[in-house]
Amino acid sequence: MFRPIDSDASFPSLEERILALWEKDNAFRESVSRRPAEKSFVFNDGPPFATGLPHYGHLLAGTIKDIVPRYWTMKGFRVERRFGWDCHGLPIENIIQDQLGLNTVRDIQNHGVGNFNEACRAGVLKYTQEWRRTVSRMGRWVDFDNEYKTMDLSFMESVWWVFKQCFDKGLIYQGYRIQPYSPALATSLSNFEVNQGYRMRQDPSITVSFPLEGSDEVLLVWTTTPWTLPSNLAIAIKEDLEYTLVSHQEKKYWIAESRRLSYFGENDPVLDKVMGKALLGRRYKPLFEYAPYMSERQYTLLAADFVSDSDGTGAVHIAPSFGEEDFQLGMKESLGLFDPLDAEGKFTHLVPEWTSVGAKDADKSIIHHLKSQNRIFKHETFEHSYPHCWRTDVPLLYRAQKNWFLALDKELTAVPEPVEGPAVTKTLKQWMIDSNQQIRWVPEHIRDGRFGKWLDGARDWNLSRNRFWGTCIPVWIAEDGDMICVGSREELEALSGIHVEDLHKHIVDEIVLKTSDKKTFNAKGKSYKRTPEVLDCWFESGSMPYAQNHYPFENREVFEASFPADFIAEGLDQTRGWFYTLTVLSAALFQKPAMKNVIVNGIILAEDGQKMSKRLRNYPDPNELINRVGADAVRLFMIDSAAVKGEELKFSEVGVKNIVRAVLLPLWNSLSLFTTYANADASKGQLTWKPGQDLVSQNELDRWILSDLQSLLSRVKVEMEAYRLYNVVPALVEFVDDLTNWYIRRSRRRFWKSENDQDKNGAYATLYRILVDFSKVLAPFLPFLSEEIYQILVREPVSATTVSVHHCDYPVFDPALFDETLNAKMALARQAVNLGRTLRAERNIKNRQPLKQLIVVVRGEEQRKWMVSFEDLIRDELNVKSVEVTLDESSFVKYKAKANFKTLGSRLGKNMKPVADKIAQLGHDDIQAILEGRPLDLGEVTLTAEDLQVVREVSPDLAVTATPELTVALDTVVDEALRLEMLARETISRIQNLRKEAGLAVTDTVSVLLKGSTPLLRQALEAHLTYISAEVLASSVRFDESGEGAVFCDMDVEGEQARIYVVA
RNA sequence: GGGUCUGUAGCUCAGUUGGUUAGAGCAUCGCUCUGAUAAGGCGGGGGUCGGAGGUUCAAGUCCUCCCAGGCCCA
Repeated sequence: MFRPIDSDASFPSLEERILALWEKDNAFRESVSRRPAEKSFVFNDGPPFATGLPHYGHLLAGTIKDIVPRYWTMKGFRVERRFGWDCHGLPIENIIQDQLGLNTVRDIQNHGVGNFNEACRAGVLKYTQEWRRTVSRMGRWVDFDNEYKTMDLSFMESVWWVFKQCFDKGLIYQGYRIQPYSPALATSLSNFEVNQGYRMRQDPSITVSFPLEGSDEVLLVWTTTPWTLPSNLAIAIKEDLEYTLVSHQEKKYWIAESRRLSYFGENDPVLDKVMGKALLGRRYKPLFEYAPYMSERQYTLLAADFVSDSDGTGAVHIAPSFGEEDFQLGMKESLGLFDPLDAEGKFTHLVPEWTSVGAKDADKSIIHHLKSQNRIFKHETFEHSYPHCWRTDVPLLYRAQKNWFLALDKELTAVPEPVEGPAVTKTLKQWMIDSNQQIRWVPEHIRDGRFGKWLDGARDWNLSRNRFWGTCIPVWIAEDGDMICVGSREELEALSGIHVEDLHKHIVDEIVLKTSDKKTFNAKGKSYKRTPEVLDCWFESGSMPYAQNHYPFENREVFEASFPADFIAEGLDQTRGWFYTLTVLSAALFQKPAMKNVIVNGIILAEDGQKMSKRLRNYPDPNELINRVGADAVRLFMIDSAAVKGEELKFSEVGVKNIVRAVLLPLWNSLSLFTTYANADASKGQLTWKPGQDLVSQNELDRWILSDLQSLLSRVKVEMEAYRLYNVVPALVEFVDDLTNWYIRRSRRRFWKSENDQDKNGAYATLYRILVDFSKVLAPFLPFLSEEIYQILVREPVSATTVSVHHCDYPVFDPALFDETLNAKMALARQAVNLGRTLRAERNIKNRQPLKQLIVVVRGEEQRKWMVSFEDLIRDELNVKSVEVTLDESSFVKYKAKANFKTLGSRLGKNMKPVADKIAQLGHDDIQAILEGRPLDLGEVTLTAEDLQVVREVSPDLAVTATPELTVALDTVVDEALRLEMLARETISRIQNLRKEAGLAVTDTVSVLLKGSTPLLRQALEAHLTYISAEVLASSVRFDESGEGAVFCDMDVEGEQARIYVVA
């Protein structure tokens, strides 16, 4: 009837089988297409770089990206899942540069940009097959065949459209920003590259004197970059810092007072002291005269807050082209820029003395020159950490570079969502901030914390990269600076007459636009050449919602119905990455958020709390681990952790194995129990119930487990709809525990009993239903094991038309099966059993020793009825002859009381403490009186029952224990009849062990021989012979001093001995 | 340096609007049970709740400062 289960489960090989089955059934595609197209749940997948192999971080995000879509699919939604690849940018360019031995930008140009780009195109998808294998092996259902790539023509064309939208709204401008620049590579570097290159180096530290005009005074200025001095345009001082005029060797020097003694002696006379404010605006004599005259304020003293007196002189040399603070001040004061360096960081003819000398290389010679002019006051060397080019090891320059920016302070007008209303005008940044408020973040604090704060402080986005392999900035510029932004291939063709099938740099840079009228595209006017930069590849991933659909060139309805997305999930590091760029672009284009729900996962650390490191080998290889313990276990381990709410996870293989032990094995064994007994009973014709047949059992255990399942269903629904995955797994684990350690354990005999009765059918029907429904609940989390259960229980025996558990509807809460009272009853019964076990353990009375009586004291009439209905269960579970349920506990406990601070605290205030002490002193009778409804006046307050927390004190002489809900007393006297029964049970246990040892099946019949029994043991066995025979399936139990059997053991229980043989 | 998150048992983590024995799982030790289970049950040991102040009748929980770690940004 059911496929026999191998109880030695190998989950990895089971998973491989399921993968093949899914492949054969085309199960993933089916799961999508069988749901209605008009009822969609939109998931957007962030594109990874395929330049490396997937690691645990990807597996975690991938699991989240699988569970949520699977859940909503089972809830009846169509959830398309397209994989995507990030193809452009530095990661692949660097790899190709290494492969081709190209160090510098010039090398690449000499090699040919076309050749270089084609090499990138050919190499970027190198690891996609490995990705596909690992992602699929993890059980993730995602569409690889229909994947999007950021280098696709359609994708790139949509990116152009996005850019042009921004351009037309006036968001795009060209401007300068200080960037780290590698003179050897002739390019600016990303932060990531800069961070790789910090090393200690020695630099000059010089103090230069600047004579102030109209006086015989000089100002001392400290700098560590002499090469920037030819570009000096101003000097910054601090308004509220005190400056001192010192006389030294017949000259007068201005210096910050707090720095005076670092430069001058105590005895050098102080001539004057003023606040910086008094010096502002004074002109000084420049060191060099290379810079053109650009501003009134050139070569004057300016105020700046960034000036500090922690080192130097309290006066800072300003070269706006060569430093972030210099640049900011230069902008504010309109100083202009003066950059006399060429692309390779060498001085141009603008600085004749050092033309063709590299900037840093010129330091020495510049110092020498200044010394000869008598302008160096002090010359030292100092050592500091400084960024170097990660490829060439040359020190980097901080240098103003012309870039393309997206302005965040530009105003946009739109009708805000979600409320309908009049159009409003806000800056782009404000639209971003407001749309962030509409996003549900998990964990919640990201919204106003990390992400919200980042938005508040966001600066204009630098969109351009002076690189090669990327989407080109689609702006063509004429000689006179006039610009044309091109938003499609069609436009490009109209403007140039050239039709292209590729939008990469080496193609479109060849295209020159000629027109005098941008509207008519009259080809007789100026000629426009494309600006050379490519786009930041984050612009492309941020354009993904539009570009994956080739919007607006195709799929207009598809896009409009699927924006904003319902759900995305990525790691915490994407706050500044994808989350941000999605938000910027959707606010720029549509003044909306790009997504409604986001799960942010934390980073995964190795078990030792350190970063996972290939070098340290402090973590197991993902593929190897999956093949050893299975993907289901790895998935559940990761989801059952704070990593699904942005916190870090220490990955431990022990943790994964715990999941196997706590969830997978018990579940598998439940299945095994069910199929084994169902098959056995079916073949004996003792089972009238058939799989698929609905049968409502009136048995209380059955009704309880079904009701318990309903609780689980409502709990899972609440958590899944709030995207709190981390709360789901604990609920699942609890249910597994309820199912295996209570329902099945308590129901065991019902399957085992050989009579064919209604109750047995009810038990099978119930367990079947539980296993089938629970497998559906588990399906998003454990896609493999749940599928196997479904195949065995439903598809194979019932030949269901629904071939996969993942095609089923997710089980919904059924109020008809939910019985809150029953759940409370069962909880109370379990508590009584637990207390009974505690008493046995305390008194060291083993469970096989039957006892006479258990007294259960409950706190109310309703509870008494509940408990009475469970008398049989408790008797059996605790091995007692009778259970008495009563409301009177006076003979077992004495009352003590503690104050209920919750009710008394607000009433009493400062009197709380003394009253609490008085309450602790109350005697048994007082408390009983209050409990019986007679309030006690303490003076400060009148106590009623609700003001007390009753504590039950138990005499150590009695086998009694108590909780607020129950008091339980155990009669521990063992008389001879009880002792005989214990011996019988001990014997049964020995025989069962021998059966196992002999490798017998549960249904095999045996005969039992006993040799050398002591008289009491013999008496015990004879008294309970029928019972023993039934328990161990013995056709005969004989006392035979001569016989022998295949397996035997010697038994000795408290001096009662025998040798037991079991014969098959 | 700034922002943010985290800090509770040996380990991994819960801990409601502040309310009085601070919990669970794992690990460990002892006992126990077992014909579905590689398991299960009961108990013991193990805590300056990162530290210091403050608010309050009452703080793991609220406030301030500090310390340590992670991430992001400088």
